[in-house]
Amino acid sequence: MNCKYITNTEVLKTYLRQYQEQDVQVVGLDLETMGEDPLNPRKGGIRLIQLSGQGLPILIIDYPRLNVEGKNDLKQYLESDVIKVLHNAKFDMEFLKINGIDLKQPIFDTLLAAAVLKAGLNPSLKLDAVVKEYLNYDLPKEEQRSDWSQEQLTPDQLLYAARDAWILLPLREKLIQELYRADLLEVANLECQTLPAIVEMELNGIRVNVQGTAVLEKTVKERLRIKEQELNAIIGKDINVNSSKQVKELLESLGVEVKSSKSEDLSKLNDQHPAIAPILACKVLTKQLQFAKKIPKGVEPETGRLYSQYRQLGAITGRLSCKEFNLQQVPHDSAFRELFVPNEGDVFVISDYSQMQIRIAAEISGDQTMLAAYQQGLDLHTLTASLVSGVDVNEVTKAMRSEAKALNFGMLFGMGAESLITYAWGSYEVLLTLEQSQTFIDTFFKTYRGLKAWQTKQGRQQTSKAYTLGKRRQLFPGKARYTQLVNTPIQGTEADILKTVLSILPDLLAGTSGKLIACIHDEIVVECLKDEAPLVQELLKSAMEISAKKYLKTVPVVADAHIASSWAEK
DNA sequence: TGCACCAGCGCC
DNA sequence: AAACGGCGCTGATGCA
Repeated sequence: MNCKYITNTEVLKTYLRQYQEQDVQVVGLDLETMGEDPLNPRKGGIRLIQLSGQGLPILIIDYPRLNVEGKNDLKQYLESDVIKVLHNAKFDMEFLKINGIDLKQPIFDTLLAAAVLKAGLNPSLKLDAVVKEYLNYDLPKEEQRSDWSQEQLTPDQLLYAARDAWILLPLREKLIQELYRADLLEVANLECQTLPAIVEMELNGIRVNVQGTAVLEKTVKERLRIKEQELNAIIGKDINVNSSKQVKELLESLGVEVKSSKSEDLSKLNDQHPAIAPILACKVLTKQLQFAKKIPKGVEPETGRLYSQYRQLGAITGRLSCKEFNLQQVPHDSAFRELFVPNEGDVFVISDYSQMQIRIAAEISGDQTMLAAYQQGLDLHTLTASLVSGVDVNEVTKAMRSEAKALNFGMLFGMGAESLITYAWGSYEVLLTLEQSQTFIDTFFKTYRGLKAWQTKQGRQQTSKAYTLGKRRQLFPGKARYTQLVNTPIQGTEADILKTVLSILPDLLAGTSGKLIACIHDEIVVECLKDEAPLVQELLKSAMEISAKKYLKTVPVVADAHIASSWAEK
């Protein structure tokens, strides 16, 4: 390994010229970061930038020592159309972006490539593990957590830094071969093109009304105190409603047979004892209190914003997952959502798909009834309600539509009669008998025969893998469950579509004040200047509809975009 | 005391 | 023949 440790702009220029002149325009890129929190791009800084190129010395650039000109030369090079190869590019892109370097496509992320290949198997995606798997090479990692802020870096540190960049080019070669063999190049490409959007969302964060959270916490606490007293008055003692053990023991001592301490089970026993209602209320309130306390905790005082981390292949299906702070599980209740607000003078543009998973199911299965319904612009929940109850579409009541909604989603998940009862009650407060549930299911599949045929076919396959319409492959360790085989292609196609939107959105918004704020599976939140809201609304809506049309050829797609002064507004 | 697990529940 | 999809977070529980 031929390495150059570079601390000076003139030397950098010389080598950078070699890089710019190389025949194959591919560069391995890696960063070492430092500071009080070297893993947080808003708190840490860049210490080293390492570059590797075919047949060229590896450059280990001591970034803080470059002068403005050197930093600018580096920026020019990294923003050029050379293929940048990184492992976990999101991390490096965020540090670079904060330092004024906006990494552009083409980007090849070896972590995402490995994740696409192994989707569902959940292997370690750390660089050393991926290198071991695909190149059978042991990459030492001892220096990873060493102190990168000290004046003099040790030879071991420099060697470590160089090696991480050096390995990226052979690793990319190998991964491309594997992706090609598995017909996953397109999916890997989509993942890499989604990166800038993820970087934007993580760096932008979302503004929180912190005073509002304090008020909410106080009111929830007070309500909880009252309900706890009420419960105490009935049972003569304090219990912890979060302890399933205590709840079960208490109710049994009061002569109530309980299946579990779950709210959905307890609520069915409401008439059996007066303690049950306050227990349920306390459960709801403790959960609310949990959120009210949690939301302000992560808000960074310097910016008043809450930052999340997205995992781009967080789910086997290809969906994003979100953590620390998990925006994807904020209660839908406006008391919570109204705490998330745009800056002064800005608004949110919020857009989501209408019934996306059912539309995808229609497309994938080719079910004639579903297709015809969507082509006529019908609402499928209403149609299902009408078909299972035998009344006209115009006669469908709200309650009937709720039943049908549970039925539609339940059937996408591959549920049986028993589970549908639980699901309908837990999610839609629809109480079904076993007989009703079974009748609903029978009628459902008599109506949607094409969907049934597709599900049966999916369930019969023995290979333990599934594919989305975007050709994303989902592997299951061992034998796949029926429910996974019928659901993952649908959920995964939804992810393909959303990622397609994310891959084009940063460029579409580039000429506007629009900033990508959040993505919640079938919903995208953008913040922009009030004046530009109608433009951004149109951009977002059309980006979503165009992207979906790439996958859904026979089903029309609708994205509903609206302008809002908080996340709560519909 | 710390850790691993799980029950339960928020979202789509 | 039947089949309970995908996440992350909290607090309780049980064990070392």
